[in-house]
Amino acid sequence: MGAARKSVKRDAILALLRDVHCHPTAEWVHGELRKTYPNLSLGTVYRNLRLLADRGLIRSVGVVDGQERFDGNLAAHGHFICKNCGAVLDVELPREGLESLADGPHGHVTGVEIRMTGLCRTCLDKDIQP
Amino acid sequence: MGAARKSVKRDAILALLRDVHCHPTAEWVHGELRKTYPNLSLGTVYRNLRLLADRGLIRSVGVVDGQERFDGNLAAHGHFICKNCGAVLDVELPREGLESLADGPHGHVTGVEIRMTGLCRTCLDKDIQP
DNA sequence: CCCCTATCAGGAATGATTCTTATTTAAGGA
DNA sequence: TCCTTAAATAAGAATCATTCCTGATAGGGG
Repeated sequence: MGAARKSVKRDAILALLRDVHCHPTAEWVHGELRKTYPNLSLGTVYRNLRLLADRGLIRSVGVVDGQERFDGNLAAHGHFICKNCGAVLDVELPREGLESLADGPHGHVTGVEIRMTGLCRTCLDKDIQP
Repeated sequence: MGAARKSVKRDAILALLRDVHCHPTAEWVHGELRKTYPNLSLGTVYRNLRLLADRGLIRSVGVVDGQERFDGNLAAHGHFICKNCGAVLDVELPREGLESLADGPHGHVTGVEIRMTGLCRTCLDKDIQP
């Protein structure tokens, strides 16, 4: 028993997450992979995104505008989230201080997520800052 | 026109968030304040939590187990979220390095949120680490 | 070749959040 | 104090991302 079986769909989802530079939603992944697998169901995408995230092969960026965003890039980095358009951008993090966050007195830390919110450059150019 | 009107319910919600040490959901706030205001509606809680967060009087910790968590403590601190029981704990942050995160090349940063995930001490004592 | 189990599609169900509507209430001026 | 107006509210309906359920299919070990 034990480990999961090989799964074409799951491998495709993981490969897509790794290839892509953005931070997709389940629905986006579904729409994208439907081009290759026309009968891919949305439920399968949700199930596998959850499964991959639980295994640590991808990670969740959190919920933005009501939809969960995922990231196939496991390297240490933070995220900038635009409050106006919902864009998610990668942010380089200084090496310093990161290790100091990695373990606390509260329990066993497995992940550190740093997210910044604000207005992205594109929205700054269009809108008056709300 | 102009600024918002005084609101007994909203003031109560803000006061509760400030008094409490935990990181409540809308539903918890509703249940708690219903003891004082039996006809407080859940919609009112949602609307005012959103409004208070938009004004920066409280802040959102993000969605944990499908429900948004709020925080009345505006002082700079991070959060530790237990993957097992969903507990949210405050985490002291080192002053160093925080300012270096405060502004990036991606736009105008208004907030920095640092969240750590893992297993809290209570769950570590009970469960084998999954 | 036969089970056992994982995967999958399709569709129904769930549940947090938001929206709508009618009603109430606060605040400022007459 | 009374009136006017717009914000605030309650109640319940509506939305919509996510999960759950069911039946079907297929892979791998024995």
